[in-house]
Amino acid sequence: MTVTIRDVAKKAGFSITTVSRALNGYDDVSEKTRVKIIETAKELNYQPNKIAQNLVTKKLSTIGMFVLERETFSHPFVLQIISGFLDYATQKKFDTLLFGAQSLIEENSSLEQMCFPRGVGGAVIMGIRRNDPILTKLQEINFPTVLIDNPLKGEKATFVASDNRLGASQAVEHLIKLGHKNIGFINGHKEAWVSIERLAGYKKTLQKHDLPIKEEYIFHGDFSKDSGKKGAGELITNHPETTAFFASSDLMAAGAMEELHGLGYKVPEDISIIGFDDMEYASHLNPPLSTIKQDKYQMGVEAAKKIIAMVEEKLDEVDPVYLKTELILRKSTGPARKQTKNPNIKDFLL
Amino acid sequence: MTVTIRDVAKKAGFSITTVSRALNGYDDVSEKTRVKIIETAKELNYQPNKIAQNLVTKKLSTIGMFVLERETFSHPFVLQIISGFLDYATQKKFDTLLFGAQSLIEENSSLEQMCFPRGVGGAVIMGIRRNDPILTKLQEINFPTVLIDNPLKGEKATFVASDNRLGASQAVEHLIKLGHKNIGFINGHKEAWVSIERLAGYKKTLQKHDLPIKEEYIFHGDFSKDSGKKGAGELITNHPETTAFFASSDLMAAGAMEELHGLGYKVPEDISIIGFDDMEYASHLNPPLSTIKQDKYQMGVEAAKKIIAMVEEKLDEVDPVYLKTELILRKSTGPARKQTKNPNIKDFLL
DNA sequence: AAACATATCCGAAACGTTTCGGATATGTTT
DNA sequence: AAACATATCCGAAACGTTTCGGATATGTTT
Repeated sequence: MTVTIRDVAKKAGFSITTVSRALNGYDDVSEKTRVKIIETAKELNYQPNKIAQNLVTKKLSTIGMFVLERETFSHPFVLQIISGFLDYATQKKFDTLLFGAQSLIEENSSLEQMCFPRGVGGAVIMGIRRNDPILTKLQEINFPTVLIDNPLKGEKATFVASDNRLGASQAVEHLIKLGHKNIGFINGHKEAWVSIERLAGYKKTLQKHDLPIKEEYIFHGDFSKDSGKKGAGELITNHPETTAFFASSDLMAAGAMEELHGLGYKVPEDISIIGFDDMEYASHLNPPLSTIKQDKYQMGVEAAKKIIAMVEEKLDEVDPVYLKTELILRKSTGPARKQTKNPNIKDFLL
Repeated sequence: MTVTIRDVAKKAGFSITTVSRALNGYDDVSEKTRVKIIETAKELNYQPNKIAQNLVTKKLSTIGMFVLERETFSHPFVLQIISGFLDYATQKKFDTLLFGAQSLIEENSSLEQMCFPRGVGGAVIMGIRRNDPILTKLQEINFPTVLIDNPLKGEKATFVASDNRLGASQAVEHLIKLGHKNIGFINGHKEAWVSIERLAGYKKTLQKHDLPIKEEYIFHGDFSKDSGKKGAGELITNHPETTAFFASSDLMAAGAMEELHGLGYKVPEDISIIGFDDMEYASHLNPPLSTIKQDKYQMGVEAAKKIIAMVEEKLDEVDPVYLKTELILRKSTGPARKQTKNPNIKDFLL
């Protein structure tokens, strides 16, 4: 059915060896026969069978992309990472095989057990949790791996992530410049490494400006909108002196804003809110959300660069990549109000 | 390095033929040797090389997922489709190879030229435009294909989509029940088949209720937020008698709402807005957006079902799939106001 | 002219499987 | 006891490539 190297050999009048060598650019074939072979290959629309090639050469040119947590799939984030990844990988002539959470669970098999039989030479993993047992296994096995948003050190393992400490600093720095002193922090769940990092950035920046770190200003949510609502509600009622919230995701920031509106506070007049991620909807919120942008597309291309370098045995390429974050100013942050306000009282005063 | 069938044959003391037949469940191997072989296979952690298997059996068990338009990648939509697709495909032991827009462009090769050499037996295509030349080619070639949101008929080609006419009907029907008679329609670009379908649903429903179809109430946007703003602005200024807008995407609805707020209109008191898609951010808008939900996850599993059936030569499976849409009621739609309002006048009257 | 070097080509083995067509051993029928 | 049937196993070929180790032809050196 499909045309093989044998067909072009027969048509061109040479051995399959010569056809192979001509097509692969070896120099022990005369120019005349090379052009003849290339011509007839085109004529027959010959496409080398990658499977057969792979079987004999063992050059692995496909990498596996594992999207682990089911909920990760609802995060538009992922798509942009994949987009960046694909662009770089296809340019480098690498294929990418996509695996969902189930693939590992159903066949109760390990990463390598998924990869080896399929000829995939390296893995990119996203949506993994900090305490996932797979992580310790990954360090032991000697398989090229790059994690997204999760630290991993190993002979053939590394990671790419946003510089989450920097991002948190940018957010808090911005609030401090606006005059805020009592800044609440609505963090994500502790299973995420990014939560640890952002917390560190938050604390460091407060210290830098000689502001006290109050554990009671820190709410531990789970990145969901609901936990944003809960966090904002608890913080503002228990600590009415707070004038600004830094949320560890745009989604939690959206929840926080909704809750505060419900309680009668105005954003940013009464309280400022800044998020993290810069999701598309951040600019659709009312008011549009100031936030810290992560360059998701670039995360994808960096991950692709890393994993491809590692598959190609460039072992000096295992340093992790930290991507710069960026402060995006919109309308949800403003100058700190002068004193504690109870919006219910405010209504009567007007 | 990795363990092959030869290793288990040697260890178990049988030929590779017998090992293969034992592992594949043939009945010409005694129970005793079967268990022995299976045991040692487990012991050695033997995983059959799928590449070699594929080479000899020609059973294709990977399918290609093509995400064509670059902008498609910014659409969270896609991720949920992929999620559904992956879940079903891995359950059926199919692999999925992901291709971005570039893959087809860079190598200026056709779909089959991407698929054949990689042993992919079928393709799922999303993000394609109605007039893409690839479509006519797809009808000619005899390769299993399912399109998403784009009609295609062929011996081995079919498609899955939401029932966009139904969705448009549900939206317009809902508005009519609320008493709206002058309903503007902010549609997507004409290159999208869904735009055609939704327009048909819009018109049909108006007719059904003996309401006039006015072409001047129809704005042709491009699914972007900006075109939503533009559409709402033009419609409300040129046709102030309109009391409700149906937008062909949540994003355009968000733009429309923003524009109307800017012009001083209140949603839904002055004007009702209903969207299409039910994106995550729809519920974060202010007011939360009423919309028509598409079941994107299910689109993915239906696409997987179709393509796998086709790859497995079940040729009676080429009927297209239309998925039911669902009316999601939130706060952006309400009863029609009684007469034309100019918000600027209104302010003075209060 | 003989010995050697170089340019150009090719046969066969290999990658790791599956499967066709037997081969052997044992049991069953006559 | 001979002929046959059945259960169980295996050798070799094949899938479509690449590549090792030559082979042949031609040109160059002495």
